[in-house]
Amino acid sequence: MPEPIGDSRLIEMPGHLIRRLHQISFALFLDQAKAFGVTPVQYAALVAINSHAGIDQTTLCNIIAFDRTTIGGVVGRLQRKKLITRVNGAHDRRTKALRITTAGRRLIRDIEPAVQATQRLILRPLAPRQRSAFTQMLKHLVHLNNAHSRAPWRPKGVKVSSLRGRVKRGTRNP
Amino acid sequence: MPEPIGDSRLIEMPGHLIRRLHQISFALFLDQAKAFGVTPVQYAALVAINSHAGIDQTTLCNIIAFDRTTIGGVVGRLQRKKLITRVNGAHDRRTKALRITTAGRRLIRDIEPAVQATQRLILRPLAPRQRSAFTQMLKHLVHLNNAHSRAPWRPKGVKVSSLRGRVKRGTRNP
DNA sequence: TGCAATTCGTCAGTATACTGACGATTATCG
DNA sequence: CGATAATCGTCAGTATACTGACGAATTGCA
Repeated sequence: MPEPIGDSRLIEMPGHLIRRLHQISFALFLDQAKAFGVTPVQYAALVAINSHAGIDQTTLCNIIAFDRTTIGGVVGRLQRKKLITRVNGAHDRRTKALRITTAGRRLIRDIEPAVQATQRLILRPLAPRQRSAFTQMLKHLVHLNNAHSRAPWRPKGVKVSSLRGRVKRGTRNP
Repeated sequence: MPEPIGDSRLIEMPGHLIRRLHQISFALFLDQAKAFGVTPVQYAALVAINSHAGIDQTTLCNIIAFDRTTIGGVVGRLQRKKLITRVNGAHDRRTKALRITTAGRRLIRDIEPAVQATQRLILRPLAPRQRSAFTQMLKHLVHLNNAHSRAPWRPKGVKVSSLRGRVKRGTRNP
């Protein structure tokens, strides 16, 4: 019979530490970028929209690994702040075409130092040589575990149907 | 004038990668533990309550670095599933005393293989020697950045008033 | 070409996380 | 002891994330 788990072992588990680091990273971004009134998620969406004029919401999700049902609220808030426009797609009338505005481009330019400072603050506790090693391992973990979230990164043109049945996920609490 | 940021640089930022790894880690837990109907957060709370019989909600938050306004819902759901009991505190009538039930203890025991499997799956893309290095760096980052979230870990007995003014945080979107 | 399969955006429902605030209660100190 | 400060749990409001499902539109195939 194994020893029942105690909280000292719990708080050293990768899953628990990742949850906490996510909270810290999010809070550091809000703090550094508080003058701009956007969240890390909104910033990521804005950058991707800037790089792909006229992109639709689902393709945007595939680029930055968002969930399809979450993105609606995110781009809605960006639209409310007049950082992007959202119009019905010309070719495919199911889609919405997203475009950055002048104010959005200005925000991306002006917020850049705060974004860079946030990344530095996240990694600051590590020795300089460990920082890039850690980031490389993060990339590796995210890339190789890609399929294990509802919002996997997908290269352009990959259809959902071709991925079906590859990954099974559990359900939420009933 | 610096080059405006593109999405290729964005998706290599530690903050973005940490968000994705958090989502992956959460999804892996739900998948591995789907037979038990608890989330990683509920599991962490249950383990801490098991280790500290009669603990109050705020102390629980300090141990597992939860937010005080979030824990109410978490323990409410644990109570609804009959995994813990929640009664008014005997000494301090402001508090609620949390205790694990027999069903809760059984769940902690039975879910253990799934929890261990989740941790292995998270780190599986790394070479064996890199796994402990990554976990050590996670611990370092979380420990040293502790004060930068609303829910910092606090050793027993440290009062909020003694921390006041140490960290300033930004506000949410208006 | 016409119909079935697929995809897009969205909805209701649930869970986590945080801001700012509040009443109730307890601790502290003059 | 009594006034003030601090703490506990909670509330309303907002944001992110996911499940399962849906109508509208498009695609693919017989």
